[in-house]
Amino acid sequence: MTVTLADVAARARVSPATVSRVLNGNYPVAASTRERVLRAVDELDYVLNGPASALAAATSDLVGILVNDIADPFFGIMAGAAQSAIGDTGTGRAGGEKLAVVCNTGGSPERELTYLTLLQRQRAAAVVVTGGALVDPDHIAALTAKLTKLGDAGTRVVLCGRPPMPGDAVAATLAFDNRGGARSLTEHLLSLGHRRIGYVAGPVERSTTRDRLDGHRDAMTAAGLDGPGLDRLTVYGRYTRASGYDATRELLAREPSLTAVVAANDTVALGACAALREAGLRIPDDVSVAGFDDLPFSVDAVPSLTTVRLPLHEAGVRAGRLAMGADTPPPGGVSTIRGELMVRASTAPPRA
Amino acid sequence: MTVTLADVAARARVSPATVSRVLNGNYPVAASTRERVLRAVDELDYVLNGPASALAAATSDLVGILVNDIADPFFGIMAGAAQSAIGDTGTGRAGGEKLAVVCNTGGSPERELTYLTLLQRQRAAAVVVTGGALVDPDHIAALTAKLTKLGDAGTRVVLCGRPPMPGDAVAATLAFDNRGGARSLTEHLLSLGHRRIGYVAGPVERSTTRDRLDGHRDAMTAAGLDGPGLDRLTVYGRYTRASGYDATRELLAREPSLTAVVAANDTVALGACAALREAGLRIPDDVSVAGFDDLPFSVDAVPSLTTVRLPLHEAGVRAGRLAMGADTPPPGGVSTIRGELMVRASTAPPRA
DNA sequence: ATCGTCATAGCAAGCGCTTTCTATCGCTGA
DNA sequence: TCAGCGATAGAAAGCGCTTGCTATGACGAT
Repeated sequence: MTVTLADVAARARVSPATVSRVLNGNYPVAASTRERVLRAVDELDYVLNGPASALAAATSDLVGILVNDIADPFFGIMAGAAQSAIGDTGTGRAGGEKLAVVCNTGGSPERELTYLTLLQRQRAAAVVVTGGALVDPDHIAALTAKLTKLGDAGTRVVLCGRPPMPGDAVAATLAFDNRGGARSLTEHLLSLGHRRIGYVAGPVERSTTRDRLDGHRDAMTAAGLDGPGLDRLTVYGRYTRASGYDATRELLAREPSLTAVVAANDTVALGACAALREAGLRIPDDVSVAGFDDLPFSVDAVPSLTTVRLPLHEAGVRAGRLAMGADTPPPGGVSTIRGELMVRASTAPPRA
Repeated sequence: MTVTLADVAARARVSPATVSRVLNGNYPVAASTRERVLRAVDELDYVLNGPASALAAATSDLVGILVNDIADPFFGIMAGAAQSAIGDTGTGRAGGEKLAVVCNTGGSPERELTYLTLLQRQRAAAVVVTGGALVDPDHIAALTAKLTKLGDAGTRVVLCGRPPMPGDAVAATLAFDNRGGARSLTEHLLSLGHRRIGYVAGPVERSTTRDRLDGHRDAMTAAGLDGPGLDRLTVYGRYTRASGYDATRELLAREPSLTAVVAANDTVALGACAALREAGLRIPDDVSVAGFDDLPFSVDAVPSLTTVRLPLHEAGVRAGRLAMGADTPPPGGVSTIRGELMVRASTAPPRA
């Protein structure tokens, strides 16, 4: 049999109510009593029954963090940062800790909704949703409805690295300026003199893909390079190395004379590098390559990757603090986080 | 106000008990009644109160997965695999889903214990613990005690990628054969003709570090290369790229004529490559480099990394199924998973 | 016709905790 | 001296769900 509050109370010769109050520290308890109770807790090795507590108090200490792919450092870094921010915010008092957990949706909209329901079921204290949103209106509607319900039930909802949602269900949104970052990246390439620039995009249905591609096209258009050629030099894929490899081969087939490849993210860029190298092209001498995100491995790539640095760690921490209610939401509820262009060795002027 | 079981019961004109039974599907209910109930659930958009359910049933649908570092693909891959294995095992029936969540300990023993307590508090159905164990006997004792308590409380405990623990608290253990893998890696280098082999180890206090180092030394000793030189060519660090970089510089300073570097894992190997390259040494022409784990990026490194492939995904899936009770534990409760030597471009015979 | 049996459904007692309201005690101020 | 008050502690009523036990019919068997 497990130890209950009542057991502790009996041993400390106080009422269960008093034990509860000592544990929660939200009611005056005489120092001597408190000590007696804490000793009993210790001696009996008592562990609070979370479900019972959550039921009675109508709140829980669970905080969910939703990510698309836990094996991808992009999400891992944000989730880890958020999780430690949430842990650190704990008061240190016994029972004050939150259980920050990350849930892996695998990029599936259904699983996203399922996890949200599961968290709703647990009456989670807060939910941090990361990952590029889907463009699909149905899913947006379903997600909005779900988040609204969560919000109504008292769960604090924070969006991190994802565009704002319609309605006011969400406590705060931390959005990345994907479009702006992509634009400056392509501008960098243009300023080096590149004109035939291939673009390896992510999955069509994700807002991140669209935003980054839009930024790229903004720059191209501004340089007078719009037109049908733009579509021909864009290949969609997934956010994986393999996809980057395949797409780059396709790009090469379509336009053997391209001088630069912009990838949807760093992982994809790695695949692009592999494909180019395999085709006998040197980077950056023959073809320049650029990524996005500035994941840890990018600086170690050979050659080191030119990319746009997204402050993933900082964003995660902010999201975590927002979820805890430790920070006040930005005005308007939305904060746009800019990326920083990191010019490294994978980009250079095209060959004369 | 949120919708309760009673509300659903009222709308379906049945008793709360019947609604509960329909939802849990563990008691005969007439088809017509069931349908009426399900319709009411749908119409009212009812979501089960998890804590209440867990309290009454004395079980919860939470499954925790502990990892050292969520931003490290090594753990991300295992955790993701375990999580989806757990999700897929769900019956599909409403209410049958488990909430598989991953908790990031950051490698801290205290946080490990804290998370375990938090999960114990939630009366988690199962816990999967990954990550190299600490060598520290105190921590082992504390951890064993905690896991025993969890096991006693009905939580299924599974160890994944970590050595077995004393006692029988643990339902199943999936251990990696780090020692054997490391031995074959070093044997590979020896067979190429290398004799002055540097070793960049992980943190001293981790069993993984020790096991891999032991394997390396097994091979060295077998080749008659033991002795004090072995210590001089070993540098401890952390499992990070930066640590690999620093350690390799140190190694180079100690022994400029070394012909090969074995790293504690792939990430460290990347740092080692950077340091070697910076020192003007070419890989593998001047110095060979080898890693461990075979993380996804290793095949893309330039040159592609010779390493020992650990079936992280498979291990995660097995751990997840074991945690769900979907698989029977291996005989003796312990299964040792071998690594596979992947010989790639970063190793070659030393220069004559 | 009578009774056991099977299939369903309801009753009601908790599960272990939180929290409101009430009780007690030792003081202070008139 | 005594009402009044602040500081503590306890009693008890749930929180929303599960489940053992009981109740009710409908049937087939005797």
